[in-house]
Amino acid sequence: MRKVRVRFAPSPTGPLHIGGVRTALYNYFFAKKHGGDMLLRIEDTDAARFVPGAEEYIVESLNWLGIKIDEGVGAQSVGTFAPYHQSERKAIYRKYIDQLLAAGLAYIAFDTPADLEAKRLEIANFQYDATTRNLMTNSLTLSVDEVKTRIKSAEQYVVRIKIEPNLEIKVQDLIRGEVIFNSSVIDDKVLFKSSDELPTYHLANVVDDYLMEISHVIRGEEWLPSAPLHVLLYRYLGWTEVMPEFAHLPLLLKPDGNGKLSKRDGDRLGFPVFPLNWKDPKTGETSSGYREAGYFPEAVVNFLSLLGWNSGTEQEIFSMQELIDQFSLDRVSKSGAKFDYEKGKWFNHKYLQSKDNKEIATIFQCLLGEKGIVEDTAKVTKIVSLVKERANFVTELWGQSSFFFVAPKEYDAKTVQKRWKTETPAQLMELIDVLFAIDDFSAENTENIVKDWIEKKEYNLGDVMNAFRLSIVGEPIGPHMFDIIAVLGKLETIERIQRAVININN
RNA sequence: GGUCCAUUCGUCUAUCGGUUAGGACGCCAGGUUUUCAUCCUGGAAAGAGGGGUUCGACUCCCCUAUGGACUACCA
Repeated sequence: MRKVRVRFAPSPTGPLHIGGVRTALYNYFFAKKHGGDMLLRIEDTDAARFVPGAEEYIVESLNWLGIKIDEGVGAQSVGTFAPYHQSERKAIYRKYIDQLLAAGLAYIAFDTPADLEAKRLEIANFQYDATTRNLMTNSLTLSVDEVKTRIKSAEQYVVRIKIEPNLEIKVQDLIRGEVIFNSSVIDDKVLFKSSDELPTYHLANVVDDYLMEISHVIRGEEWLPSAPLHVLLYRYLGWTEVMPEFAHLPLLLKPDGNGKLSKRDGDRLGFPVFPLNWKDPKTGETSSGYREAGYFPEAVVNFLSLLGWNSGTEQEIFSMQELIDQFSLDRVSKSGAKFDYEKGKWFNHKYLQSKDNKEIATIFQCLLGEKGIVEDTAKVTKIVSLVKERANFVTELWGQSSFFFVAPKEYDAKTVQKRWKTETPAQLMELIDVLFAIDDFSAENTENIVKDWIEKKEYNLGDVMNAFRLSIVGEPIGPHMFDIIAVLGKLETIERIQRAVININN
């Protein structure tokens, strides 16, 4: 088997879509599993759709996710097949266009967009192919001299592939098996346009994959219909022997209804469809990303990996290395996968629980800083350890722990009604005395003493504790009470109880 | 319209001719608990339809239906 070399070849037309992320991931797993290379090539053959910043966004996204590029754009060392931007490879493509032209496997066409539009109106289901090309304005219908003069007078033209009709073209797909197409259904695709001296995707990707010695083309299912064209191109160029193997991945579908997951679905349903936040430089429109939404890259990687692939075991949580070790194209499913955001949250929850408290505390400190709260790492770490199990995201930690940092300003009305009884103030005043007398304010010690007191006085445990919680937290939420007051300290605890007794009237 | 791809619980999926069709998310119930969560236990929940092939089909074949992708001088 030849050296595995795969490429991720996005177009810099905007932020990297989450479906693209999964494609990149599968390419990466496959490459690393087989000790191969992962290349990043930028397919910028359409200047009109170029969006500034998109390329940087793509590189940063892959970086964030932990996908390491071995070669090409964003790689440590550039690589031997540079350049990796298609816009910088004009001369290379021109050479192969000329080869195709000389061999009579492609031809020059002068039809303007308006001409084509007219033809489509004139002929139902018009397709530029063997049955119609002799009706058009091209080097097959014009004399050699006429073609020459037109080119000389700077008339715009395109080069089209001359598809031989009625051939059976077999595409071997690693996921779907053999897929057979009849060449007659393929149109004479534009390979090159004189207007910008650039090829279109079809020619460029074949030429580059060949020159860059790509062994496997792993891409989305939307490319399956054009795969026979690519196979034909390899044949026309004489590269059949080294043609890469193909694998067409199932699509990522929208959670409700059907169809490809799109940017709009994210906006509509309230979840990100991009790895990172993005602001469109032209429209100023912003899109949210997983990173900023509080996701760990490992969780996103894990979640996405299982949308269309499974290990065959009942394992759900996978590290990047496990994914690489266990990945196999023949365990990729054939049908599209609906995007289940709820499960995505669960993955993040799992990763949050398994993370080191101190590491989470560091991230949480940044969020606290934005609120003007500065606390030392040890204390924040302790708080994180107490509340993280009830959160899916670091960003949810504040909602679970704000009372550690800020005393309650008001008390949840429903809880007051339910838990604040006539005897409560007196009991809490007693509690203050009990707590005041304690020197060792550790959770274990305060719990023993307070519970002994409740028992001795024959108070109702629930009554006292719930009122206690209301005084300290202001709401019926939070971890073990004695853990909370151990963090708050004696003084703050007593002050909060006093304040509650003064302020709560029921 | 044409071509191609697909079709197991609501969702992601296991099953590669013989299983009580398994797991996970979500949902529901119960338990733990001073609250809310977490957690634990349990539950409901699936082979699109019709023909074949076979002793036996979720699994193989065909048809139908449904869904999707593609059908640009975009990728």
